[in-house]
Amino acid sequence: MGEAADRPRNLPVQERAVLTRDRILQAATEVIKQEGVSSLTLDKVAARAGVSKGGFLYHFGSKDALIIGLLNQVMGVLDTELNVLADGIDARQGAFALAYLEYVQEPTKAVTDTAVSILAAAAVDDDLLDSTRATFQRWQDRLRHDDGLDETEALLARVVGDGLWLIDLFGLAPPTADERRKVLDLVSNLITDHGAARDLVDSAE
Amino acid sequence: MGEAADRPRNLPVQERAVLTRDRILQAATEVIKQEGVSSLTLDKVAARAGVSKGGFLYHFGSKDALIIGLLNQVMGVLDTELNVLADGIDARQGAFALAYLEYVQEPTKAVTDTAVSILAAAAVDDDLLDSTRATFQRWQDRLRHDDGLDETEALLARVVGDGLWLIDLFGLAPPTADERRKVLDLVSNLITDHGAARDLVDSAE
DNA sequence: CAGACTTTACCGTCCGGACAGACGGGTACT
DNA sequence: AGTACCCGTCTGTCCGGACGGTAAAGTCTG
Repeated sequence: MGEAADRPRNLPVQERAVLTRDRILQAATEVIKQEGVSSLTLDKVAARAGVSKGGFLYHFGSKDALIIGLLNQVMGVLDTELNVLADGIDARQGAFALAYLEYVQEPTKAVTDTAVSILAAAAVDDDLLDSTRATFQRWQDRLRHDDGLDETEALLARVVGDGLWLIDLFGLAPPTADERRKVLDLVSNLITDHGAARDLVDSAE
Repeated sequence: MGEAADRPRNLPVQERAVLTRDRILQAATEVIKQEGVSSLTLDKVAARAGVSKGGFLYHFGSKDALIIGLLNQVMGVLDTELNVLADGIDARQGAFALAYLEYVQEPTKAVTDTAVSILAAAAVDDDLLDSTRATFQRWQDRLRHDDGLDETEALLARVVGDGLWLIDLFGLAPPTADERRKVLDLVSNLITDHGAARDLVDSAE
């Protein structure tokens, strides 16, 4: 249901509306961060956003719509940050892969905090992750085809990046900053120094 | 609440009890697998396990206790399978790391399916992941200290393994079997061929 | 009988969503 | 200009029912 509740609305006239919508989004983020996903209720979010429950439901037709909105917001931020980073990297090849790795080194606070909402989404209903999956797919494609990298190397970068990110998210014995940096450097060098990776791969067959 | 509801109980006498407990665990697994985490309710699990709700609550004092039980079960299986694999690997060093990578290549169906319950746990309450975190910490320590590997290489193996695993869990644009094998081989070779990794690391400083 | 195990019956709460308007700026018509 | 009307936005209230958990009364076994 409610798949149309996402576009920024067609009205540049009234900007009250979009503001309220953002307030709700932020309120939801705060609730999740402070009280956990389990206490993410319509009432609580509405109250915190300074809006009535009805007002809330005007902007997000359902709780699922809210979660999708949350997810899209986070992924949007992540996507642009990644792109900015990639543009700033001066490399003939693998710029996006390097950006991926670099980002993981010090991810934006805002994103890592909010990203827990992914859990919420996944827990409620698997379908909610659809647009998130699409984003990852786009990254994956870009890494694989447009980054001038060997496919295996590209995938390695992604797996390492995602692995680190997800380990952090769940707090699954995350490595120290130093360890993390070393691993990231190792992979970066592997990617940059194309010959080394080739050798390794070749020696496998 | 209910933190004592986990130990296998002190009674080797009656085995009906432990059977029921296992039936409940399995019922819960099936419910999650078939209907998603959001419909994991006491009633449903109890019904499926062929037990009344009261009976259920005798074995698991609360829903949280059930989730923790689920988590412990999965992690237990995973832990032993990993150990078996590591024992079967003939390598002077890095046996556990290689086992880690090998396991990810073709994880046991039972585990990957059930492991989604991790999401449930995390979504409901962050604390429930505590024992899971402890397990990962043990693996991490073993990788770092007892596996005869360079620390960075060890961490790389873990990150890649976990990354792949978590990507699968969430279905975040998972790589094909072929791609996955290539990446895993790449990392395995990196670990086995100590010199190559060393060079890469050294060239970074 | 004792104690592990299981049932039946019940409760209070919480929560997502529906609904029936109110407010108020913009627009059209006179 | 003034009036009437529309519609986007938002309010407050209400409800149905699902859900987690309790309590007390059995039942079976040793």
